[in-house]
Amino acid sequence: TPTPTSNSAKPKPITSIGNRWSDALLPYCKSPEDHKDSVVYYDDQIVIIRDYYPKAKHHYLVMPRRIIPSINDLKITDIELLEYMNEKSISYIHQTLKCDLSMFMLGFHAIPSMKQLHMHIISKDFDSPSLKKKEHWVSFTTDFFIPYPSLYNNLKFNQKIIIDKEKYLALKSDPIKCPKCSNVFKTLPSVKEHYKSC
DNA sequence: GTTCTAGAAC
DNA sequence: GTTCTAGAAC
Repeated sequence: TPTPTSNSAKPKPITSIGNRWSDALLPYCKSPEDHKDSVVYYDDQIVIIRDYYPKAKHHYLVMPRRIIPSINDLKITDIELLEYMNEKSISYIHQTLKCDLSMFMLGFHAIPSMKQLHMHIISKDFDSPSLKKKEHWVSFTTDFFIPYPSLYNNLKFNQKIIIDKEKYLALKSDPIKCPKCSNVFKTLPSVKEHYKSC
């Protein structure tokens, strides 16, 4: 049996503290001018980018320029920033996309994966090859998706965001449902195909 | 967040 | 045999 040689070592793993993938949105906020391929709008307060793995035909992320790690870090003093994010999103849909607001959802994931507060602007077709896991479906078609007005009212009423994490985690083990007719499906491809004509 | 892939489900 | 899901990734 040949003995291992010095060049048989495995590739060096990523060992830095924290998960670098979860920081991937930060550069867009820090220097939007350097990412004009993804950035579709920016000003002093916010950035709007195309989602790199769109879960529908139209999918954008709206983020503050200032670092706010997640919805759980929102303060009551951020209420005007939220209003601004909503206003600019609606303007983008109307003026740039020239689409009807009713074909979109604006909102936040109850338990986001990526750092930096981001509001989704997503069309309701959910027709995209990047939507490939049950978790994706759940995150946009159930209460896991918190519409802008709900998050706004949560912050305004409670002076901070209050999230029942257990409730949202439990959604992942519910059966796959069509959000229009509530019929249950066994697989993700089957519900996606059904949804197109429901 | 995604990729990869083993093995379950069909 | 092929489709599909779900968990590890150091």
